[in-house]
Amino acid sequence: MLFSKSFGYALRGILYVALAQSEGRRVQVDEISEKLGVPRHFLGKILNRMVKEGLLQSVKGPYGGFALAAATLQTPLLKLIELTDGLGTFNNCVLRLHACNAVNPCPLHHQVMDIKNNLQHMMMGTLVSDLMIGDREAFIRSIATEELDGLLQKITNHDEHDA
Amino acid sequence: MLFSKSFGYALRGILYVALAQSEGRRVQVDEISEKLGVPRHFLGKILNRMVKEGLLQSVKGPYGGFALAAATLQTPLLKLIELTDGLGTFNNCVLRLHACNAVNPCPLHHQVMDIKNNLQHMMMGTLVSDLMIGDREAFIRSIATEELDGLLQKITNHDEHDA
DNA sequence: GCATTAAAAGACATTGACGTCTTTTTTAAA
DNA sequence: TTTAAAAAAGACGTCAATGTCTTTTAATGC
Ligand code: FES
Ligand code: FES
Repeated sequence: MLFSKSFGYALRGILYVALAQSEGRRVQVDEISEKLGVPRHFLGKILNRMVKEGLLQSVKGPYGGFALAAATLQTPLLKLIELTDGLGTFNNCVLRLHACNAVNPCPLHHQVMDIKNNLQHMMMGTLVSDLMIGDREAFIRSIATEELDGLLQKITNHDEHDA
Repeated sequence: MLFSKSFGYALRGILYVALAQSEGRRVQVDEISEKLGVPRHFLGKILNRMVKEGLLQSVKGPYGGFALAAATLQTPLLKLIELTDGLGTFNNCVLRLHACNAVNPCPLHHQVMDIKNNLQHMMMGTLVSDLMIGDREAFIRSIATEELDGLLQKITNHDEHDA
């Protein structure tokens, strides 16, 4: 597993907020967790962290919820990784022996170096906005939990049948 | 973290056994764990697993210990990953949404696909024997825990001073 | 057989990732 | 000012990865 579940939740949450923003509205954790199939309170804490780090805005009280911050869409995914998983994947030796370095390389260093660098550069170069593609429905489905996704499809088919 | 600690222990353990083998001797878990700075019993269980899977041989009793099996040196690292971490890293979506596939891709799929494939192919193509390079001392140091490594250096320097 | 050695097995402990529930704080509307 | 809504905070729970300890099994030499 390249990234933690928390990273996945953070990214999907932010993308959902961005989608709602594009429709001109704020969203609550309840809606996000329900639509994406992600644990309510756990997601809350993660979004929380994002607010503290300036990647999201939040408003308490009625008509409150989460909204994008100024920098959100231009944020590289590496920043998200840093906030959720830390940078150990990129900075440490894959065998966890020490800080990764070519001077005192582990037996796997030369084999993984390029791959690790590619991953890091990709994550540096990819912005949140780069991931917002496709139409609304397809996009939501692409960030929803599989079972939920299947469920939504079934419901949709059922509705079509009824209609 | 690309791989688990268990994978690291497995690989380093096997490499140490291979090194001892090249000197014509068997090794006990005690020696391996001590020389590499790895937890004794935890390593034992992992080597155990390797024996069951045919990647190592073991002999109980006096003069016993671990030795290479016929296939050990020709084993691809992917096999080791499979035994320790499983293949989820390669087969599953990085966002853990479902099995990774291009038909129903997550927002990150296109960005990570090549990297995941590169990693998998490298692990398939790299054999245990490919990692056995350099002279004995340097090799041992390259698979030993950092602190232990530093400690050994200090002792060595101290000895030289004494001599 | 008996003592010794070392792996194998298994019970138990620790830690961090992940998840749930409750209480507190802040905000807006009536 | 009261009420309700929603985030924030924090206590608590669960589970898998990691690690320790003890007991059992098997092999060897005498
Ligand atoms: S030193 Fe191990 S990956 Fe670079
Ligand atoms: S579908 Fe997510 S990585 Fe391929």
